[in-house]
Amino acid sequence: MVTARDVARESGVSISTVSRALAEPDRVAAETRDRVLAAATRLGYRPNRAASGLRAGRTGALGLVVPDLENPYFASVTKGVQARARQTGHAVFVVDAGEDPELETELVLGLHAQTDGVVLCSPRAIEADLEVLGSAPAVLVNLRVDGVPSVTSSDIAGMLLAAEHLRALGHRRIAYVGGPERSWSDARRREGLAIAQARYPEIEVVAVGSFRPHVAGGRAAADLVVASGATAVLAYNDLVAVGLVDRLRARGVVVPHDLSVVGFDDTFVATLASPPLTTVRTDLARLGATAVDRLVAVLDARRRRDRGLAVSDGPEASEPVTELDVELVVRDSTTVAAPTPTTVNAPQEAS
Amino acid sequence: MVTARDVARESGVSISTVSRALAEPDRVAAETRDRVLAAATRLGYRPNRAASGLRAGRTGALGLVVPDLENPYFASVTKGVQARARQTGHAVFVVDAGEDPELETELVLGLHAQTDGVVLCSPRAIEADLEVLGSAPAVLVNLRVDGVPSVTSSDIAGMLLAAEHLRALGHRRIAYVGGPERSWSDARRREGLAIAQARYPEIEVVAVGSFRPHVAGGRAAADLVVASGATAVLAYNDLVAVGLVDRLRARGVVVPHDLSVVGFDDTFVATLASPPLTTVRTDLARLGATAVDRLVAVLDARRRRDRGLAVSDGPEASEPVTELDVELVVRDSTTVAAPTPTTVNAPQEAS
DNA sequence: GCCGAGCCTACAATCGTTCGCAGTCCGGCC
DNA sequence: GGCCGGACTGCGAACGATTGTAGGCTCGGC
Repeated sequence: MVTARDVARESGVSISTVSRALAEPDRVAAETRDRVLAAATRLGYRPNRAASGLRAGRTGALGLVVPDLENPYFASVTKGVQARARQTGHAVFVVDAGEDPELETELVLGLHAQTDGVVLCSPRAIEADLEVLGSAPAVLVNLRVDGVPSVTSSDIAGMLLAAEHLRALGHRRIAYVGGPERSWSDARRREGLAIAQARYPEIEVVAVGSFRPHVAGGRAAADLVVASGATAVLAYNDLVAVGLVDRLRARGVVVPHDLSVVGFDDTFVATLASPPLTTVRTDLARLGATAVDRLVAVLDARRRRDRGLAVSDGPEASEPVTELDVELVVRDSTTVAAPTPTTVNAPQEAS
Repeated sequence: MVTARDVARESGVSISTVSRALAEPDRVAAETRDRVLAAATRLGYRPNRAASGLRAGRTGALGLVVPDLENPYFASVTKGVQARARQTGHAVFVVDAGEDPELETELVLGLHAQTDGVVLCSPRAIEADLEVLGSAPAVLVNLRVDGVPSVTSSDIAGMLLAAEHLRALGHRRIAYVGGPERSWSDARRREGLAIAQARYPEIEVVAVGSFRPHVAGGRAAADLVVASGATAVLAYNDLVAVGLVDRLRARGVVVPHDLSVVGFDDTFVATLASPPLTTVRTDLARLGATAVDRLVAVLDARRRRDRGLAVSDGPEASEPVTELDVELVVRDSTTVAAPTPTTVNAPQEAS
């Protein structure tokens, strides 16, 4: 392995100068710097991260915990996180907690020991997480815990948009296929529905239960949706919506003619589905990138504070939670309500 | 941060004993060990990875380079890699190279400086990669380069299975929608088709070109497939197949009635599609896990060699490439060829 | 009762980098 | 011409863990 010592010998300077030439270019004479840099590239020198991390007290690595990498939602977030982290000079440890709370806690602890900070995408709001986080740098995605910065999408506004869209199409009885019971996002989405319900007395939202946020969950919910007599259904996310559509088709219910379906998140499966799903879009890569930005801001603030400098009032203090806006994407899975306003019988012909 | 020194003071032993109690439990007296371990857990001690990595010459981290995290194929592989790595005591840096060869090279170099080894999923066979790998530990996935261990799925056998399936259903003219031009997998899949063609003279395989391995690629290929007059089509992967089905439907071609479609990989989109896709299955998580196993074997061998011990003839020497077997999964996107053996006119009615 | 063997544990060097401190050199100014 | 200051570079001490080696203790055998 080629070390700073080799570069130093090659360019006729000391190790310290090599280090400075790379880290603080303007503190070394231009001529010397060029010589060092030339030698470094010639030898293919790469600073040993372990050594610099040890000495400088920072590893240059971030951690990312997600519940399921195969879920397109988290795949996109992960992509955004690692892309942004690369720009800020960090590498990202990615771990899949498999929706196992205990494993997740263990992983977060393990990551804190070998990273500068952690981005945590936890599907549910558990108090145990709070103490896990302790004072170690962390940013939450789609979760809110006092004292910990977080980044979320505007679930409430998103659900409101979706509900208004259905109302405008003439739907009056709308089913909601909920996500996991302890899910923070699900709670927020229900909140959005409650607001819609209050604002538009003419519509009626019926929640048909809590389901796993996967295709299987949507399939399982289909019968209940049909039984609810609704003319439109809002799904917790796109995967659930796809499962719904699939099972509905098998039952002879045609989407959107017999039943309008709205997804959430606008992952790529929304465009794959047939019909393509009307859904609520968030820029997931940006969600991940923003989480990294927040985390890096926290790290910088810490570093400044440790050096005794005054901590300028950055965004980490002024705004604990960053909320990304959403957008309704209308595709083919929603249409006007059937001619008869209260068409309670239409879906039942398939039961 | 709690260090080994703290644990040592707490349990009344020296730092070295703390280190040994954790790393080589049987080299320290049972009573002492328990005392140390108790203190360690009580204080929440986590060895500083940077420090131990620096001293021991290993970082405990692996690197994974994939071309696109949002592609379900690589999402599954990634999941397998990080799960297995966790079992072997490693953390995984995941980077998305975005199908950019130069970036990929840069990333691999960067990873080698901060990991013990790298798992490289590169879509195309480029010679430049070869020298990049140098002598640093690496394992390739779905790629073959002399001197570098690799793990692949049996593309050739898989394509053969798929072709035989279609032949058995009475199809005689079969189109192939190819993947990227420089793709190693694509070359292998074409190889499988060539074998099928040679073995079964009655069938005729027509390649309709090279497409991006995404839904868009499949959509773009649909017209050519129809024009080819084939009664069945093999797609480079499931995403392409989904794109095909989608565009075909828009053109009025009904799958599988008018045209049978076969995917590849059996990612979850295969089950999402309508109709669900007949496809060739590989256990992708196992693919990733196997890659980690191979990499860890290489690392162990190196470590032994560095200590002057004899290198036992492990699998890393005996078998340079590990090939995972595949399986044909028959779903609803394939059916018997239309009654008229050469039904060249059926698809054209839609053009 | 003395000596040797073995088992444990402490000491100390070391990994490669960063960074405070000090030293050197040169130019400018009085 | 001498002194001061600024710019640049080298020295050396950390960072926290691992690990070879040496020393101390205990116990058994003669």
